[in-house]
Amino acid sequence: MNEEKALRDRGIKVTPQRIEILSVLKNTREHPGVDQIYSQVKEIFPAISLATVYNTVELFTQEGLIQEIRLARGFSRYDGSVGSHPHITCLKCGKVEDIEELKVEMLASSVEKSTGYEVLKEEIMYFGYCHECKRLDN
Amino acid sequence: MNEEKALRDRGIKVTPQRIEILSVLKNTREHPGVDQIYSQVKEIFPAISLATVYNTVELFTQEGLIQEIRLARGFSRYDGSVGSHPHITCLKCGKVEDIEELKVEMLASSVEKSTGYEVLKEEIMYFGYCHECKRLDN
DNA sequence: GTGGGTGCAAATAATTTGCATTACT
DNA sequence: AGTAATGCAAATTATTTGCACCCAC
Repeated sequence: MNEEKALRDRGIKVTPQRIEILSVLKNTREHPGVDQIYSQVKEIFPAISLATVYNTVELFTQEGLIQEIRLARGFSRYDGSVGSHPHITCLKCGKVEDIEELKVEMLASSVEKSTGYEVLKEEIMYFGYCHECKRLDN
Repeated sequence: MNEEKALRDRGIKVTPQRIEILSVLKNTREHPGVDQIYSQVKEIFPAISLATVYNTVELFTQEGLIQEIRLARGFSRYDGSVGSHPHITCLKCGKVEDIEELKVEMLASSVEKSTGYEVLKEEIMYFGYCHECKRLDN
């Protein structure tokens, strides 16, 4: 869509690789990791390097274009939807899903009041077994 | 106190290193990382190795004796208080605190209902600036 | 034209693992 | 005695960085 505009609006230099990485993230609900982004972008830019993907998702995260979801130690995934919302991940199949239904807006201000912190960011993550994986026993 | 009993009750082999590591975690509110646990235990067992600390906190986490708090990529801290409760960390000084006041028990069951997952674990983490660090401008 | 981005390979850093030795039950 | 834990050092793995070349502005 307008990934190029999103970059230009923030004064980020526009490159085809960046447009493609942003596009991948904006057009999936899969919450891909760096490897998955890399594989997908590679189909269009076979020469792209993993380092570029790492650098780019880091830049986009700083700029608030995407958000990082930190799963188990040593593995992050990325979400093109940037509003703060909880996530849930299946401990068996590894899938990550958004939880739209859970309203948590009021929690942050309650936290500010009770802790005296200025709150900038929240991460609400649930871990369990998804419907599919529950069915297959365990 | 009764760290030895806590280990024995779970059928975990009791060693002085394990008692000491558990004791460190049960007697602080600092949410120390592996390095901090290592330094502190080293005062009593100068020969202890980092690997032992890593292995032990992993074991204790599995056994539910402590809980892991995953901060930025590549850094975990540990909490001797094992009930599920939110945490808040200061982006400037790195301190981690418990948020006792925030009641989140009802959220998990609401998540189970809306997602169809069987929820086993939750992580609720806030990031911001603590009272101290806010005062020093920036 | 110039500064910043990309691709490559080497470097980093937290964590883990293999193995010989030592300690718990 | 037998099994499992410890300490050490080497291995692992996600991520990062240095650098030469190329591209967007």
